[in-house]
Amino acid sequence: MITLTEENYIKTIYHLSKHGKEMVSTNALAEAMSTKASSATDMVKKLADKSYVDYKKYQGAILTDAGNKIAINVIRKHRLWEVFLVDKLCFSWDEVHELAEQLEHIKSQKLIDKLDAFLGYPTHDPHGDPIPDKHGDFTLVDKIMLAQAQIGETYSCVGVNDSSSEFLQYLNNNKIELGTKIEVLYKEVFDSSIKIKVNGLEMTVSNSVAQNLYLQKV
Amino acid sequence: MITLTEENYIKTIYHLSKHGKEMVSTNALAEAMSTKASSATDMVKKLADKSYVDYKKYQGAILTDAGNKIAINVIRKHRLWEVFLVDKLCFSWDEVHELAEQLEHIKSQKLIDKLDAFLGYPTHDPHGDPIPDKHGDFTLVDKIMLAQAQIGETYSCVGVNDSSSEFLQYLNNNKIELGTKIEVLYKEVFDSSIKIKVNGLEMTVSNSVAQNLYLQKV
DNA sequence: ATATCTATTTAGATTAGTCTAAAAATATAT
DNA sequence: ATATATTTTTAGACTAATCTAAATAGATAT
Repeated sequence: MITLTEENYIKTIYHLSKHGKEMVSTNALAEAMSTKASSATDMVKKLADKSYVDYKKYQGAILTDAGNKIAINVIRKHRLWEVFLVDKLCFSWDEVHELAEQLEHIKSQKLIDKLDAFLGYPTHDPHGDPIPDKHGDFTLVDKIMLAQAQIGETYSCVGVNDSSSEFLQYLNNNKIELGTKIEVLYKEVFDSSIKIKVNGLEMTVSNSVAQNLYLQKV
Repeated sequence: MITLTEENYIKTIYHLSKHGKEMVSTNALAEAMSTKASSATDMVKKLADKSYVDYKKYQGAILTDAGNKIAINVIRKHRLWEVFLVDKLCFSWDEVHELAEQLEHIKSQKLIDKLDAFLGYPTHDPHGDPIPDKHGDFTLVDKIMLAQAQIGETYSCVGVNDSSSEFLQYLNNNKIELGTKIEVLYKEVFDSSIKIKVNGLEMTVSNSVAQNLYLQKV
């Protein structure tokens, strides 16, 4: 049996390793889990004992196929619950992450499959992230960060990197949501801020914003 | 902060004390929690420290107002999730108890109020039990057990005592659900079994069944 | 009223997850 | 290449919830 804490560590290793392909250091893991490196080391050893990660002392950990499967299933649950909260219970996209962190640990394959059907088999969550299907398959959108966008081009907003409520509320305040069209007007060399046109209005966004907003060419 | 385990003990004390009005012995509590008496003693002491129960050594424990409020809120969440699972996700009434045991611990007042609204403010769960409103208020139906029913009278099924999937599946197999009309024909003195007429068909139910089916006069 | 039985509590140990502080390995700098 | 700094691991301790086994309180029976 897998514990809630183990599940959270596995999910975090998955995210830190860029979809399970890179080694994750215990320090990075501890940082992401808001805990101490010694705790992360202990947990990584435990996960290695259970064959969810491959772990080499001083080198870091990487998910095994079994660990990857668990991570993807937790992510599937997280994102389906987010769709439920937004589409059915009328939460706004900046409120659902913390709630989904709780709901993602409910154990029942049948529940999640029925929820999937009830929601109409959605392919993306409210932040534009893809939802793995019941076999764990999903396609990553071919997206770029606003910071990498070309001047003069027009893009469509397809996702966010940071899904903190602070960032999402910033986007709300500026009427930017998934599907919003963004024209890139000018990049300031000094502070890497970017002037864009959104909904017919010109505005300037900081580099932090530009690093966290994903776009796709239209 | 209240832990998941504490919440479960409080809920069980509530049920064992008949809506919070009787002392509960540590042995009864341990039995209901599938644990040992020593564990129940430890937990009851801890709950007393936190002022969720009043506890006298060798006498048992009873919920305080604060404990009662927590119990009722957990029950509200449990029953609302059961309605969601049956009404929206098409689970049958015998499948939802274990799932609701998990979902009832999700912490968010806003979530449960929005779920309540989404479900249309239901007053009863799929087993006929009343759902406390957001102030904790609910009315107990004036119900009797089939075992106490009068011969010759016709009743309507309004609830179950045992909501195990075994018992609910027995009812499914015999086409008995909430609202089903039941005419009481004869009580056997020898084994306390009861002959009833349901959906035009006569059948005999054991005393165990008669002790777990709640009826109301029509 | 005393012995016996049962219910309850206490004492001490165990596990999961965490922590601090110290030790060891690796990386960096001169 | 050696010293220094950083990262990672180890050792030992702590808390929550549990257990077993022993001790104690209360109930029951003669």
